[in-house]
Amino acid sequence: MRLDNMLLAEGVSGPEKGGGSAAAAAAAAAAGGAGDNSIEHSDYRAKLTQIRQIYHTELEKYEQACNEFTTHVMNLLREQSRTRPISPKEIERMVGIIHRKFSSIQMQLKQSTCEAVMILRSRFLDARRKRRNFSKQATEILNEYFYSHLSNPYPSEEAKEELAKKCSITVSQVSNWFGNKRIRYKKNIGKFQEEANLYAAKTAVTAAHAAAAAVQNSQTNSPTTPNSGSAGSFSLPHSGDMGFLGMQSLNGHSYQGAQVGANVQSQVDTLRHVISQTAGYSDALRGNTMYSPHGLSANGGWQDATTPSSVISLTEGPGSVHSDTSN
DNA sequence: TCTCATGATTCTTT
DNA sequence: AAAGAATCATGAGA
Repeated sequence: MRLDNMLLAEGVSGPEKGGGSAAAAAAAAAAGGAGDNSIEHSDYRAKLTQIRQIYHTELEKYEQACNEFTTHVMNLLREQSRTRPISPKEIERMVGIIHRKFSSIQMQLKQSTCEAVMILRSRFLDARRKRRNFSKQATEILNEYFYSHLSNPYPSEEAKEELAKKCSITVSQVSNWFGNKRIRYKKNIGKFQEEANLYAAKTAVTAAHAAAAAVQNSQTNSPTTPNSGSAGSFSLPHSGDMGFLGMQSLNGHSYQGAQVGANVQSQVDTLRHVISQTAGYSDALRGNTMYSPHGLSANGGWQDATTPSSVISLTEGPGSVHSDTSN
């Protein structure tokens, strides 16, 4: 049932010719979001049509074979009925068995077709192929958040949603961005130092304004200059427990082959062949979990000792211990 | 066209 | 399941 729905949605199992390709086009457009480059899509459509044709041909063959076999068995039974009594129930049972057998084969055909479509999609509609840099404004907003939460740069689900809205991107893009940012920042703090200072200063000014507006009265105690230089508040996984530095056994990535029950004779092979010809991702046929945009969320520990030494904390003191900036 | 930046995906670790 | 790490693929500037 699920397979049926999917094939229908992909325009594979829809009505023949004409309507079918329209459905395929719709599927392509839907999958690609804003279909801007029609070249790739037309290519995609062509391949999809190819798959679709094979699917229909094979399906027809199966149906025909099923009918032929049924009549054959019926004839046999009829012949036997001359020598022994055969109840209509028995005939019915036989027909049922045959149909079940054939439908299970059809099932496998459908499954293989689904796999083929998935691979095709992953090949042609891979988002990486259409990567666009975020707008400057969006990057600004994200950076602002990141550097003002440097001690714990793990936005909550709500925060992500808000950021996503502000930046006109999706929540998972926000998650990706933070994932990338954290790792890249950690890897090379020096490189980001300047950026960190910039944004820290920015947020400091904002915070100062906000504070000034809120407090109003107390003008007496001048809050020690928010960020004197080093903005990076969190410490690297330095020395101590070697962190990510060591331990990296070089294991050739071994794709464990989880054969996806697709040994349905040559029909399936034909489909595979089409894919291997068109996409060249034959490997992907083996692992069938594909394209699951896992959204990241929640917070873990940015560093084990999450000393909440807020980035621009107004408290002076030994908060910024190691500011070993090279300048 | 070379190189670096960057968004996305995949695999590994926790 | 989420975060980290590695990697891929493209964008963009030199």
